[in-house]
Amino acid sequence: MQRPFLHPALGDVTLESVLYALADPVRLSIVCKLTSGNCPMNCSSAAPEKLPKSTQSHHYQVLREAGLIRSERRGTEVVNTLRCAEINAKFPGVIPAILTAAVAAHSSAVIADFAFALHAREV
Amino acid sequence: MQRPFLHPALGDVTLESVLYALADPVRLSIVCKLTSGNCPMNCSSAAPEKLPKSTQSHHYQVLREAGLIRSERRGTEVVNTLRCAEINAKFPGVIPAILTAAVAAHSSAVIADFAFALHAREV
DNA sequence: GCCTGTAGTTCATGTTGGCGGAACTATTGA
DNA sequence: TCAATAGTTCCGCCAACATGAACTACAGGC
Repeated sequence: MQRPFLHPALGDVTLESVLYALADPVRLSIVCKLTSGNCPMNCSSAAPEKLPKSTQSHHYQVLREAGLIRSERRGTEVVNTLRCAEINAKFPGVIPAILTAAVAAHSSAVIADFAFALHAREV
Repeated sequence: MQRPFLHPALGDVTLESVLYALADPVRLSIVCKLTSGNCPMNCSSAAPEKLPKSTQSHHYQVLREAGLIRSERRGTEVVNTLRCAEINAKFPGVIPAILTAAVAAHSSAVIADFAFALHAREV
């Protein structure tokens, strides 16, 4: 856990990598959860239950390298925050449209309350 | 070339598969080209040059199975049309936002004139 | 300090999936 | 009938993904 996290600069974030990161149901649910959570969350609480830790770690790495989340170490934990505002500045409307569609498509309880968060705040 | 093309019903189209299909730069450029072309195009004219035919065929298959395009045989050719209207009905705003971002991101000549088409017509 | 628990990462491995060359099919036109 | 055109299918190679096992790092109690 020594080596620092690498976050791409906004200029290096590509639309393709963002779409690729969100094309996986696990990663999409993580992003939805982070959005609805409204505050930084550690890895295991934002990921689906029963997912092996190594797989979680892999998914967070993909999200991080795509520029979608920012990760920081807090003691033994890693807290993750969305970089929605930045991404939205570069690709206007893409993230909100995808997350709204995700909410509509899967009406799971987990994602459901995200709808309120989406309309309450600007994503 | 005997077997018919399989197009998923709108109900079977998932957000993940749409995002996955658009996460590839080749497929994204094909969709942009089809949008700017404004009319059905055969496979080779919508795909980037110098791409092996087998790879083209693969990419069209992915787009077709994701529900993004509809393919029909016309003699020796296969003409492809976008299913944007249908997808947009199911996932409102997703496709326009992605295509707009794609145009802004890559300002290639090929995709450039898509911007006019986008604003001239409703996507 | 030392042990234990917690939170993630890294490594190694089996499995899956994409790319592309070669061969094939179907249609058109001479 | 022959050649050209437009794609598809088959197959091998390589890269990527998921996951179990081992490891690292920090926090708290003794």
